[in-house]
Amino acid sequence: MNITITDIAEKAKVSRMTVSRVLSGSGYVAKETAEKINKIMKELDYHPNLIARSLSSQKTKTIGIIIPKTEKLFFDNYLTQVLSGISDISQERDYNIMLLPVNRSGQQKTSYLNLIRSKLFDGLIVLKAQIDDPSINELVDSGFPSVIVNHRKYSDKLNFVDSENIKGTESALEYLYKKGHKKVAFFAGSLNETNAKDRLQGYKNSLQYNSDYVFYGEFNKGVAFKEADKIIKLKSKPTAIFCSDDYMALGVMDRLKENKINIPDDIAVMGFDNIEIGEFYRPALTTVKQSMFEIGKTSLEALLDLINKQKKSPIRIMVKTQLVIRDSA
Amino acid sequence: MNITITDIAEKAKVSRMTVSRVLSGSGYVAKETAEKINKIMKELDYHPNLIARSLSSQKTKTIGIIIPKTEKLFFDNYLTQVLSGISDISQERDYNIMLLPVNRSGQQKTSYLNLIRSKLFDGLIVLKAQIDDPSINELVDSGFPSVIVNHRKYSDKLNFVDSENIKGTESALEYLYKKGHKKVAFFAGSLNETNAKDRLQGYKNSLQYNSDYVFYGEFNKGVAFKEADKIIKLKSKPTAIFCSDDYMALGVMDRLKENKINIPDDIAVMGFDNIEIGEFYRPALTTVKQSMFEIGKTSLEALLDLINKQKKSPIRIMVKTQLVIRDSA
DNA sequence: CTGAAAGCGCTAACAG
DNA sequence: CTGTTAGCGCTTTCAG
Repeated sequence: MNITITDIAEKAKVSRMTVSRVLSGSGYVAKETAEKINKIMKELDYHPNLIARSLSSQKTKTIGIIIPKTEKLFFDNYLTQVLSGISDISQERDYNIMLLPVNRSGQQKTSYLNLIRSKLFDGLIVLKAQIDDPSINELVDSGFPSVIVNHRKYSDKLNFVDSENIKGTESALEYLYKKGHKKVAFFAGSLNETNAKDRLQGYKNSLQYNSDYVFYGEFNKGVAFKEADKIIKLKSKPTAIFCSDDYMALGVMDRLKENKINIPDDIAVMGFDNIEIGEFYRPALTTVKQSMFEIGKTSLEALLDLINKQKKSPIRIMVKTQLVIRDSA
Repeated sequence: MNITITDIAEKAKVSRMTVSRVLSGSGYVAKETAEKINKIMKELDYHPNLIARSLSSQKTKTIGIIIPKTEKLFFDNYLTQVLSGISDISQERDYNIMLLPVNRSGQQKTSYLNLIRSKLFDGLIVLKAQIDDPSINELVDSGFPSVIVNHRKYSDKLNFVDSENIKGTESALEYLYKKGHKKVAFFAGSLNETNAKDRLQGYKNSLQYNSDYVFYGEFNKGVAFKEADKIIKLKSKPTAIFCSDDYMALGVMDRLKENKINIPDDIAVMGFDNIEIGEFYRPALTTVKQSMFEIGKTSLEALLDLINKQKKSPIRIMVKTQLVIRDSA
């Protein structure tokens, strides 16, 4: 059998409550008693049963991270960086994190209520949320502590951390403009995410905006690779292509290279995100950096503030972006 | 208040036990009763409290993954790939995973006993374990279900999944030999990991083995970058450098390039692992691929077999490696 | 096929 | 400063 608080209490000839108090470090315990109890705990090599503690205290010190269910989860550099930030703070603040891959495709209503009711988590962070996902409203309405990452929506209680996608995109197009690119095609990402929409908005705000030059894709290299043809085959070719994320830019560049189109001389290419391989790809990718690592940190910090009632909903944080100029544009 | 099993039982006019039975799907329940209960659960939007369940059943359906505590956790492509494999299987088999960054440096004895006793996990997987880490013996002796990844040790009960590091390295050196490289420097990784030792053994087994050509580093790009000088400044220069992992190879190549040394013509460079950016780096990295994704999958599968008593300790699995020839050698 | 009793190990709230 | 009482929500075991 495992050693429990009762064993310690018996051996120390005190009540279990007293043991519990030294465990939590709160409440008054005589110094001598505490020392005796601590000694016995060490002797018996006691370690508390956290499940029991959670059941009783209604706190688990663990945060659930909701992510889309995909194979090869960690091959996504965006996720990976946000998670690194989250993990840094969780270590610092002594929380555990649990990844929760959730199937958001099929039309089976996903609901986060089961996660909330499971009592496994003190709070939830949602990554890669989709616009108008009803389960998000449900989550927000439940009042359960939660933060939505890279998702911008000004509802009453929704807490979010997002990048300045509009401004970031605008600055990219301005940069291209100054470089002499007046005809810039815009390759949109998955428009069921607010950041894809915002980036498109950034393009619409730019001097180069031309509705004929808007193409629709997904945040996905393979899809971009295929769809790139539509841009390449344009009669009036653009001199630059702005891609809504770096993976798309990579796909587009692969396709351009296959077609012996020189980057950036024939067509310049820009991305958004600043994923790791952008630096190593040839030509090295010019892009708009969003600090995914910072976003991860910020989102968990905000969530913990919420949980510990140091702040109230709605928390709304916008994180700056930054131009990273390399060789592709 | 939250809806509990008691609410359901009352409304259905049965005992809580009957509700519990339909919840678990085991034991006999009359079809009608079950239907009634199911209906009421839906009506009330009932979701079980998993903490309570775990306390009672002594099972949590979650696996702890022990990893070294570092900043920017997920920037390590090796970890990332192994974790992807683990996560794939966890989704398939309906288990949760929890990452447990553990500080293994300082001389404070780390112990996994607290993790075991916390009752939070049904099993543990250890990544990046160190040779002769006493806490590993403790873990193994405890009899708690566990699997150690990329760690080869034939003790009575230790379960491991490892790559064929010796053979892999041998084949790399054989390849270099055939390419005409008779003078090959070997750059060793962190020798407190069994796989670093094994790779060194592979070099020792090779035709090119020369103790003057062995250099010691860590599995770390920055360290390799600095240490590379020692190799570069050698009077009798090698024609190739075998690095014990890809990050080291990247560091070495950066340094060589700084010194205007042509890769592979002046000095060829090989790595081990096949991390993602190796393909995009210029010159593209020639390396020994270990299937980290597969290793992740295999290790969780083995652990679940252990937990569900489908297999017994010791489980010992060696995974094949494969030469990936690109441009750097 | 269903129920009663007991308990998993801990903490909150109150009393002293 | 310490103890008592009660209970978190579920499952196991045994009985019927």
